[in-house]
Amino acid sequence: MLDIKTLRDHLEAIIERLNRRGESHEYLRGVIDDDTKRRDIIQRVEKLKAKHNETSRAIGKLKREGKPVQAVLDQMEADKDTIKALDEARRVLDERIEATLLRTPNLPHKSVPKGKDESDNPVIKIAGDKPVFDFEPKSHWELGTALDILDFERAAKIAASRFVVYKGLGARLERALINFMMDMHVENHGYRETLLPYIVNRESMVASGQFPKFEADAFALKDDRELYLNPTAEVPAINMHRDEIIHEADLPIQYAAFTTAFRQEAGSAGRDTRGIIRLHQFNKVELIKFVKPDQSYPALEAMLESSEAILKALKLPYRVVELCTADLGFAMTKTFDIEVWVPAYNNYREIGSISNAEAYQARRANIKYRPKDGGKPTFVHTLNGSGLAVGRTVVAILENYQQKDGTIKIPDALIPYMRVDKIT
RNA sequence: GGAGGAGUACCCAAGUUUGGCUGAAGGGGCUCGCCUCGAAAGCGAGUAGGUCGGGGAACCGGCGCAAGGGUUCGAAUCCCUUCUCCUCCGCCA
Repeated sequence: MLDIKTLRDHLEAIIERLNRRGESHEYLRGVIDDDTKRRDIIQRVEKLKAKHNETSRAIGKLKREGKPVQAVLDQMEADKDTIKALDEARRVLDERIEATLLRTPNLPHKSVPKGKDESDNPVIKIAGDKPVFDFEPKSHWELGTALDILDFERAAKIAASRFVVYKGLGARLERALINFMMDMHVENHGYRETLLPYIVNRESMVASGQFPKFEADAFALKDDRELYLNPTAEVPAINMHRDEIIHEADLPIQYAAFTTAFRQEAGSAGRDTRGIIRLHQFNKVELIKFVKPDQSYPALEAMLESSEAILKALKLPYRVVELCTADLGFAMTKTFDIEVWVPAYNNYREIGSISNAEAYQARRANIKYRPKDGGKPTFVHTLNGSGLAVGRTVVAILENYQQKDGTIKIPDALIPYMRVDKIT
């Protein structure tokens, strides 16, 4: 959420910056109008309340002294109704302002390139060598089906389309990757291992920025507590510290979290219908940081390196792009996507996304830290990144490590976890 | 599922029986000093509190004691609803 005071003071600049995302944010002028009315009402009603409180205290005093109070009581009736009416008017304005701000995205960082769609995302790094095949490489769904490690038909029977059953060494590969990634981040990169609930409540979804705008993407449980399946570990992880004031000495807080993520993929009905690139359920190792504001950009760089380290260790070719203003996520100021080479697409595909939300989520979730020098509690900055999407890493391994005979070589770094060196 | 108990500021914890002078005692914490090679402990001094509105600031005021409603001139304290945690019983991976 944007800070209303900042919005008040820099309305034009903020609208201009938000408009780089490609949608109009002129409606924010209405928020400022409401805010002006709201503050006017606050001043009036608070004056009345102050008077009312003062009179009440006087009554207490009179009673203690044994003096009559009836005359004073009669005077107070009139103001009560005015106070009630003003409070109600304020409540309406508060709600309207909040509803609008909750649907307003984060301000892109100054450095984010302006663009019209994802084709404008600049490539900032290319790493690793693409495999050279002396045969026609197969897609991961062809390989996986032939090796009987991926089973789409049975998954559809059990659940629906866009699910998969992993079998045999395919299932083990998924599990090996989860362990490999978690170990790397916990042992080498200083993250604390967490295992989080896969079900989250509405407040959590609002705080991290999924709701109210993207409700259609979530799986809602049929339960009167308004619960949802976890769409990304970012949601439960950020909400670990909702409504908390953190000691400065405890920052930065860094969590690594493996979760299974569930998404409706509401806006992607016809895309990536084959294979395991886009499923309703997928596994992901996520990195989350809570940092002091002046640390968030260095922390973003470090997080990107931690994610890249996985691909480097697995010797998978990838590139890093920076998301332009049009492609930038709702809650984020700046995002790097890591894209892995996928031979079947003859292209790079997203395998991870590393973002800084600055104070946007912290403000929604009310997460602050208390500065050691005695300053006011201040919103932390939050970051989150994939480290990495596990299913898409399986795709990359199957396709990049495929052999002419249809078997899959296991990357050296993963052999201790797989305990075999190939999938046959 | 049944029966009890409890939620007070960054943390712990008084206050709830008897509604008012309670922004809410007291600790811890935090800051500084002494001590020490340095630290810890100990001792001494100091500090404040969350949030919103007004103000350049000092400061003034509103809200606020799990959340939401109610009674009252006045609620941490009385009433109602909800949530969470703890204990015991039952059931269960």
